[in-house]
Amino acid sequence: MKSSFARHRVLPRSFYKGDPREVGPALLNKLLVGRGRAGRIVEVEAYLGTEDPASHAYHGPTRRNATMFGPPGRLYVYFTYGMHFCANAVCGPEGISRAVLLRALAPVAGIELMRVARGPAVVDRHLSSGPAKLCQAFGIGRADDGADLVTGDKDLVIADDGTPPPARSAISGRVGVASAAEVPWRWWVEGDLNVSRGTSRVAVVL
DNA sequence: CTTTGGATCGTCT
DNA sequence: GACGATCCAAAGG
Repeated sequence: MKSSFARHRVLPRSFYKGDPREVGPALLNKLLVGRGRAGRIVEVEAYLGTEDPASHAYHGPTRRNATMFGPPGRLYVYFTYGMHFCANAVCGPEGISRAVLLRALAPVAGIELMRVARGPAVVDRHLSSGPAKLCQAFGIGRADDGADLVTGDKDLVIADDGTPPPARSAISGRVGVASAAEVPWRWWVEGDLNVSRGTSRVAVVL
């Protein structure tokens, strides 16, 4: 297991320092690796913190969103709808609370572990085809808020295996947000079967 | 203190 | 396509 990821390069902190509208699409086709599992990032959304009505950080720092105001390259994990966790890669600069929501992964390794975490009735293409599903598949929860994706202190990193982002990413408005839903800050790998709902509608292709 | 509604998912129709 | 589950952070009084 470990040897098969030997040539993977963990993304450096500098990767996360920019605007999430650039970091987000750049994360497509990168790998979330850890806990004996790996998944290719195939869908993301950008959130612009205090400047974004749809962001949890829009009204300023709170206990819940504190991680987003911290340094880039960490994982902001939040609890929602009474039962789900979702995970974001925090972007820079520090204090502006910008982040990229990880919305879907294509399972690459550790699929048996994901099946155990997600349940026996779940087909492979839905093991991590949503922001809460991928957290469940990786066992990501409350304790992982603030995990460092560069040092891997919680056994979670994002790595590059040499696969570039798609030349043509599909784009749409963000899913499930009540405000600023029209801004086109959602990107996914066109045609990937693990992408979450809503790919048939909007979808501009660059 | 109380109220409100959520960056979702699975099930049912 | 619609809806219920189920908790809690944040806003308002």
